[in-house]
Amino acid sequence: MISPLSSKMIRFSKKVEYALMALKFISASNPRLVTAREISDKVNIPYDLLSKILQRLKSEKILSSTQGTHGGYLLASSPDKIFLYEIMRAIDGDRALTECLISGKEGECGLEDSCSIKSPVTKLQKEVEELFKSKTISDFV
Amino acid sequence: MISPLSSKMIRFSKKVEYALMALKFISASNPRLVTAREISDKVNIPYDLLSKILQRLKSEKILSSTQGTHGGYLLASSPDKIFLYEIMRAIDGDRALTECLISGKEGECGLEDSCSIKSPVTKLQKEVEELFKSKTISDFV
DNA sequence: TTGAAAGCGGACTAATCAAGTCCTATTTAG
DNA sequence: CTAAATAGGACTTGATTAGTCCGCTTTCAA
Repeated sequence: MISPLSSKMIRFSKKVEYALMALKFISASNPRLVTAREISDKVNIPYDLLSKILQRLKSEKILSSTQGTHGGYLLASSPDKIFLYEIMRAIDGDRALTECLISGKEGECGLEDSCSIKSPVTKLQKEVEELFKSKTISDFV
Repeated sequence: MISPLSSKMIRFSKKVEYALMALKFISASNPRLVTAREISDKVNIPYDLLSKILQRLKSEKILSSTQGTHGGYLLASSPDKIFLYEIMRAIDGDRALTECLISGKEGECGLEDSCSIKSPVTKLQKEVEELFKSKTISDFV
């Protein structure tokens, strides 16, 4: 929150952090409908930013929402069916250890064929993904 | 290299990418002394940047160097003893999934005790670290 | 039927950081 | 003593993240 000179790589974005905290809160409040305002207050996340995050999670079918006066959010499925990998993907988009491993962006490296580390990094990438696919919201309780 | 609008999180920094390529090159040239210039040319890495990286790897005892006219770099130990984790640490410094998991920066979050996800993220952090500790330069050949 | 409370969402700003550059030592072989 | 190499500080730039602002739509209830 205050954190000035942060560190490096292999980090959750703040958005993902916030998403995890919010999802945990929503999960814990189940089956009550929870508003962005409430989460923002209780968990101490900037309201506008949180709103965007929740909307994103909604549009990616991780949350369901109801609009209007007594609206709010609910988990769209049970906590043990919501995978960290999907959350990260929903919020930060496709990601990989290197640019060239993201599908659709393969041609942009310049090294490509001559790239000496592509194949081993691909393997590592898979392992990292597996790790994130193995975690669900219920692991964060 | 060209890569304009890149993606997100869970990425190697370019520096780490370059380090891996350079280390692989040096490893493959063993026991010949290799210069930064040669690596820069052959592997297509900006010379100045590469120099810094190699110097860093040297100061972290991953490489050994000799200065002067016929100077250059060598692996400081055998490829299977040089761990990815150490390389990343040498170049990007301490890193973790969240700010608050980096030792010495624990107090900067503002949530801290009330933080709802710290303990599960800590566990995940360990798993990621294990993954990076399990890889060595020899895996990148 | 209207106003307040909620979600929806685009556009913008500010701060941070990675990537890359530049410049000047220092070391050493020939 | 000069050229080729490592060593390393300081700086610039551009991209990306984090956060803000503003207006719209939906829904409920007085």
